[in-house]
Amino acid sequence: MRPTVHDIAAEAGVSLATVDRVLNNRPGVRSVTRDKVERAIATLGYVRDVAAANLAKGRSYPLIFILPEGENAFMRGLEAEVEAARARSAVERTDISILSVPAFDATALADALDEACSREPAGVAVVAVEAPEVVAAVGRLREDGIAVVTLVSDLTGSERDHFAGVDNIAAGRTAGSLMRRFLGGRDGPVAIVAGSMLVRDHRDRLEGFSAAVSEGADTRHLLPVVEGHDDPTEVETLVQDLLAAHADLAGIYSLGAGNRGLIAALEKAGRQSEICAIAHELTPYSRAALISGTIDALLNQDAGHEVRSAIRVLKARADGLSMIEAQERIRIDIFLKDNLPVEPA
Amino acid sequence: MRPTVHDIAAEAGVSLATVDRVLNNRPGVRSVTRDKVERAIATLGYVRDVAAANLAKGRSYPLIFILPEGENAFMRGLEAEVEAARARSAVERTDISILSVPAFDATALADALDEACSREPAGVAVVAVEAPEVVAAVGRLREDGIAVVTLVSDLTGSERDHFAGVDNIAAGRTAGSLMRRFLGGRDGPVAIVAGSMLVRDHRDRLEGFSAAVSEGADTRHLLPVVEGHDDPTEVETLVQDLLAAHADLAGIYSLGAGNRGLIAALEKAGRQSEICAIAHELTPYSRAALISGTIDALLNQDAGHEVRSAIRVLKARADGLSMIEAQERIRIDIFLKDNLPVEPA
DNA sequence: GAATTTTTGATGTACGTAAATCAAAAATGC
DNA sequence: GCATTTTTGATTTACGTACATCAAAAATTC
Repeated sequence: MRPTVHDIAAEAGVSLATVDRVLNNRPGVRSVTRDKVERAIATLGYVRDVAAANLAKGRSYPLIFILPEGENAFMRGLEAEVEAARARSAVERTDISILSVPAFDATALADALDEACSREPAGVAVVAVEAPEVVAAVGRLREDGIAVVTLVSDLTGSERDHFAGVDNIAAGRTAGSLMRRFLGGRDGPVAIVAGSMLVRDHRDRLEGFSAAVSEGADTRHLLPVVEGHDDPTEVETLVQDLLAAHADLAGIYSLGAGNRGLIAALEKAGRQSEICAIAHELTPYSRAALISGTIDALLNQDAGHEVRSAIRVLKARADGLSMIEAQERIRIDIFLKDNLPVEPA
Repeated sequence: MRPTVHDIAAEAGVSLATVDRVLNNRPGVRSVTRDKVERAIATLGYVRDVAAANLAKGRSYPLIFILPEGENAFMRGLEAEVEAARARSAVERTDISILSVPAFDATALADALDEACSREPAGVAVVAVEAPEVVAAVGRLREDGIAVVTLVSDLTGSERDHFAGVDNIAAGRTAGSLMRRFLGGRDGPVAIVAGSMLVRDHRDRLEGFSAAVSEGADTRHLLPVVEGHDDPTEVETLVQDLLAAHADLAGIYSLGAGNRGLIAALEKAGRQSEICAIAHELTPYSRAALISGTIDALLNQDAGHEVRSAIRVLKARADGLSMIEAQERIRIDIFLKDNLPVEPA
C-alpha cells in the first residue's frame, strides 16, 4: 500500500498539520522540522494522491489556448480538437477557453498573452510567432507562475515549459529525403512554397529540406522560396507562376498550409502526375489529393495528440509534477496513399 | 458545477441510498424507481467521478500482460515498456504482472490465458497467436467479465474488447509502396522474409505488401516467402541463401523480427547499398543499419504507445467507460535516417 | 387484514488530502 | 525570567463516492 500523509507524520514524528504545512508549503515551520518531514517523504517514497487532493481542493484547471484565426485547415482542425477536449472538461477537471488572434501578427499575439495572463489561468498553450515582444509576454506569464506550452510552432529563447509539436527540422529533412528518392535520376528544379518565414516551424522545415534534398551524387537545383501566407488563393497564384516559368519543374515542396491552392494549380495545369509534390498536414483536401495522386507524400502532425499532450503537460506543470517524456514526443507521420487512416482526419 | 449523487437524489425525489443502489446496480429497487433515477441521471447529465469512486473503493486495477519469450528485440522493448508502466503503478492505481510464454505456441498461450483468468484480474493484454484454442480462452476471460486487449498481433473471431496495435495490412502496403518508389525503374526480384505465418500481423503485412509493390506499369517479381521465426541466426542463413541464389536481387522486405540476421547477411555479402531493404521495428540494431544505409526504410510501431494505450483501454473497460478513439489508434511510423527520434528507442 | 416480503430512507464511516481553528508548547527578545 | 512571537499539535469539516446497517414504509401473499 502506498504511504499516506499519516504515515509521514508518524515517520517524521510530527503531527498531520505539520506535514500538511510542509506539503503545501504553508508558513510557520522551522527548517529543522521541514527537513525531518522531507526526509520522511523521501524514505517512504510518498507521492501525493493527486486525485484525492483535487477532490479535496475542488480543483479545476483553467487553461487558455491561443490560436491563429483564418481559414487554414490545419488550424481549424486544431481548434476542433481543443473543442473536443473542452467537451471532456468535466471528466478531466479542465476549464478550457480559446483566444483567437490574427495569424502571423506578433503584436496581437503578445496582447493576447497579456490578456490571458490577467485571467490567471493554470496554464496557457500558444501557437507562437517568433518575436521579442512575444518572448517577453511569455516571460511575464511564467513569472506569474502560469505554465506555458508552445503548440505547433515553438518560441526560441522563451521561458516556455514545453513545446508540443514536431521536430520541424527533421520533418523538412524527411521531406527532402523522400523528394530525392522519389525523383530518382530525374532532372529539373524543385520549388519550395512556404507560409511565412516569421514562424519557426516553417523556417525549420526549409532548413531540413534544403539539407536533405541533395545528398551524395544527387544534387538538385532549388528555386528561391516563395511565401503564400497559408492562403489558398495566394498559394494558387504563386504555383501557377512557378509552373509557367519552369517547364521542367520536377518537384514542389509545400511546407506551409494553403494546399488547396497548390492542388488546384497543379491539376488545372494538368501536371499533377509529372511533378512530385510533397506537402504538410492531412486535411480533407490534401487527403483527396494524396489518393488521386496529385500529392505524392504528406507529412502530418496529429493535432489531437498535440492538444491532448499540451493539456497533460500543463496540468502536470500546474501540479509541479513530471511527465512521461516519450509519451509527449509528437511524431512526424508520413502518409502515402497506402497508409491513410480510415476516417477523414 | 457538475452534478453529484446528491443532485440526482433530489431531482429523482429519492434518497441517496437508492441512487447508490441504482448506480452500482445493487438489488432491491423497483423498476419504476430505477427509471426515475435513470431519468434524473440523463437529464442532469451526471457522470460518476471516477477519481472519487476509486478513492472510496480503494480500487486498484490488477492487469496481466502476456508476452512471448525469446530474444526478439521488439518484444523485449515491449516488455521494458510494461515494466516502465509498472513503475507508475502507484500513481495510476494499476497492479501489473507479466506472464511469459514461448513464442508462436498456441497451446502455451491458451494455458497462460486460463492461468490469467484464474487470478481474476481486471484486464488482460495479450500478444495473440491465431488459433481456435486461443480464441476459446479469450472467450472464457470475457465471460468472467475480464477485459481483454490484444497487443501488437490481433485475434480474429475473438471476443477481445480492443486491439492495441497497428493496421498491419496498411503497414505492408506502405512498405510495398516505398519499395516500388525507391526501386524506381530498377529490375530484379524482391524477397520477403517473415517470422511466421501463424501470427496475424505477419500475414497482414504480407498481404498489403504484395498488393502494393506492383502497381500500374511497375510489376515486380516476388520470390516465395521464407520464414525465419524472428530468430536472427535463422534469418541470417535464409538471407545468405537468397543472396547466393539471386545475383540480381533488387529488394528485401523483412516483415518480422530478427533483423540482426538480415543486416549481417547483407553487410557480409557487401550488397547493402545495391539492395533496397525495408524492415520493421526500430531497435538499436535496425537504427544503426538505417543510419549506415544498409536498411533504407523502417516501419515502426511505438511499443510505449501500445502499452499505455492497452492500459488506458483496460481501465476504461473495467469501469464500463468509453475511450477517445483517435487517441487509441496506434500509428505506423515510417523512419528514414532523416527523421529518427533522438534517443535510442 | 394480518403476516410477510420487498423496497426505500436515514445515517454513519471510510478513502486520502486540504484547509481551517484553537490551544499548547517551544523558541525568541530584552 | 517574563512577555512575546513563532512553531507545533489536536481536531474538525469537506470533497464525491462506496458500502454497510437498521428502521420505516410500501407492496405482496394468503
